[in-house]
Amino acid sequence: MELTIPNFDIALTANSGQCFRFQKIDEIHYSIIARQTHLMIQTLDNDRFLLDCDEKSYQEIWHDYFDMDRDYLSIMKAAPPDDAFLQEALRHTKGLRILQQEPWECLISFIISQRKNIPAIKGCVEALSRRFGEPIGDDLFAFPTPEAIAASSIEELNTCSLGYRSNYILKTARMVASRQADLDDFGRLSDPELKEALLRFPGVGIKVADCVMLFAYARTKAFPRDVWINRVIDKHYDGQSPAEYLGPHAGILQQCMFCYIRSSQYKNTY
DNA sequence: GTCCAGGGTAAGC
DNA sequence: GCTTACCATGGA
Repeated sequence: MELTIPNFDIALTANSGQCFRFQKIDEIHYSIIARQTHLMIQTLDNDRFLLDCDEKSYQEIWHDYFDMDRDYLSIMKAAPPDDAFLQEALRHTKGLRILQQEPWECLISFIISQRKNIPAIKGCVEALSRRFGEPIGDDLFAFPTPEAIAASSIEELNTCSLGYRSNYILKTARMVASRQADLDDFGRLSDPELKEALLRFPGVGIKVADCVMLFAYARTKAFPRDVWINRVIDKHYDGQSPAEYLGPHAGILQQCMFCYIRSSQYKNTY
């Protein structure tokens, strides 16, 4: 089906380090696997795209995944106008969207992310999917269920280059598979309650919890601080986190700054 | 070969 | 409460 997606830079979003199974095929085709489903997107022009799914699948999965109900233009307009670095970041990251990922996959992906770069994280997520996930097409595998990982072992998980994270992932999977923790119920919690609940998983600290809140539960105030954002805070905010003054969409603005400081366009002049 | 990566944990203070 | 050593692995 054909679809207009306003404010969507597909390359920028796919490489923004928020999701790890959004892959470039060629100049106009991108492949996504999410919620046990594969999607191919073809770029038609600036904001028009061709999705190889039907209306039902779009409404059930991809409408929310692409965060279609959010008005990004008004969020950018509401950003503090006198913040020179932020405004520069926003100019260079037009079209960046925050995807609404599945909590379980997002949780495991960001437990993996600690002390790894983005290509390495992608490799681990892909290896996990191939090893434990259900086949969903031609050489395509869904992200494994909590039950599939809970039924595995440290030794099997170690074949996915997870290092010391294998133990965290196995324990977390057992907590979810046993219903000791219900990730769907987490959606009803307030921001502080959700953060506290996420911090109970082994391998989840403040930063990973913030990533899951922002990228899976649409808590746009969550402001993940990784090594790159800490550099931004040191260089441009005098060591003080701007999270509070950036307001209810601080997390979205954070993602723009993250992408900008990592880009070749960043000149370190502000 | 060296440095770094979307950090977390536990021990020590 | 705040430091610090340590944790496995692969990419650059």
